[in-house]
Amino acid sequence: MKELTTRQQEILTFIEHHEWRNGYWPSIREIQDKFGFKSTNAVMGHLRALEKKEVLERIPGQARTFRINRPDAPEIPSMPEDATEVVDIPVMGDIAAGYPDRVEPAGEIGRLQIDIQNAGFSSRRRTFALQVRGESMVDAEIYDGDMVIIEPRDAKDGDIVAALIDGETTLKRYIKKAGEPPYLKAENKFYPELYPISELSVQGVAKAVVRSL
Amino acid sequence: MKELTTRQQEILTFIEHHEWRNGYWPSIREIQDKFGFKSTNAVMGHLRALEKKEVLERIPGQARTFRINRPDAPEIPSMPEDATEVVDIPVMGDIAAGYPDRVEPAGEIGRLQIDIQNAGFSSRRRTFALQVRGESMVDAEIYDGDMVIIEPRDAKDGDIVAALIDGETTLKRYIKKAGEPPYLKAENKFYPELYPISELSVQGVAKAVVRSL
DNA sequence: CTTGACAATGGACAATTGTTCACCTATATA
DNA sequence: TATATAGGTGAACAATTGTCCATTGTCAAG
Repeated sequence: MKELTTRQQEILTFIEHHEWRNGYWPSIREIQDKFGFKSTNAVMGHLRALEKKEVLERIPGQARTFRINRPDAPEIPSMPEDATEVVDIPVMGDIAAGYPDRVEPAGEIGRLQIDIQNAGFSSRRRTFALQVRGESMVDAEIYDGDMVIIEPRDAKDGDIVAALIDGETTLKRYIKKAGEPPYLKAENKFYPELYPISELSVQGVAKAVVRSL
Repeated sequence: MKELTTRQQEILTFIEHHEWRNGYWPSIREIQDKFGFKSTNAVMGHLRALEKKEVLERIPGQARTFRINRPDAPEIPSMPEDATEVVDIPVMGDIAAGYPDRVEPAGEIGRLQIDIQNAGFSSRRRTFALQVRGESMVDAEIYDGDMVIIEPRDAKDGDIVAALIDGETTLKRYIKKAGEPPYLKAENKFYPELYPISELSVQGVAKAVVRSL
């Protein structure tokens, strides 16, 4: 998608914020006033540009009817005070050694907020999300690009875990049979990799998957 | 608060749901059309009553500017200028026939809150989640029990949509080739079902999948 | 130098949309 | 019986609002 110009971004932001604050969309003349334009057509030009770039939709001829489209993702959000039931978790592209005792902000590529009850999380304290790379878990229906919610705790046999292998965090199935040492297994029948592990390398257990379509 | 009459409740419900699924408020004449009134004044009377009972507010003279007061409903957290936009969306177990004209609160089985930017949603209010039943979308990596985030809007070729088939909401792939009527397709090679559709039966487009592990 | 984008002015016009007045029919209530 | 409230028709009017025309200027790319 094409980039927005500064002015176009300003207009778009105002429209969004106006709707947020007031509960309804602005009229063309309200936008005009906000920016001090002396003609409504200044606004029209920007709206046409925004429509052409497909970040915005309108119903021709109808008042205050906008629709905003943004697949892009800027800015790291902060948690609203009153959102009690919501987990606010960092999304890690990779988790460096030392986590969870020491968070590496460099690994954080975004934040994700999900309701605890519906996702079945027990604790919100050190939960984080991990963006999946590769196809090692496709047989568990987890695909490249998915975000996996991880809860740091001991793994049981059969859990999907985030584990540190060669300094990189990967997603694997944790297998622990009675009387045997535990190991990790990739869930992809074409690459049936097995990894021996030390307990310490397991970062946590996967609790949920989130995928944008 | 005074009780609403049946008619007033119907009007209020329509206004709310029009906004919810379209993203903007209805005009007086759109309300008139929906109820088959032969005069806009019929609507005006109801609006005055609703304003007097303080369930509704309007900006005099301005088009499509409503504000609805619902002490019972979960309030949308008011957003300071730079705060995060968290989506608060109903999770529907099923969306009964007749939706969106008539919401079935019974269909709501929970609520889900996800940060807009990280999930790529465009508008918070109209969005809802749908719990998947069955295996009709397994080839699109969507499985029984998953929650799918739906955004009501027109579908493009290739979109995964929530559609009304035989009074039940199902998830299907929307196919629309130039010069041909659109149809729906189940994404399961073992059940390659095809469905003809009317535009009206498409509830919205799937934007994300959330799965608890 | 020309071309195309972006940004904006100024004015006019037409469609959408809210508002109001007069009037009608019920139904319940004091 | 009066009288208020809810619900509605019909038509006209006015304000809001979207749209379009012609024009100006800047700036970067070809």
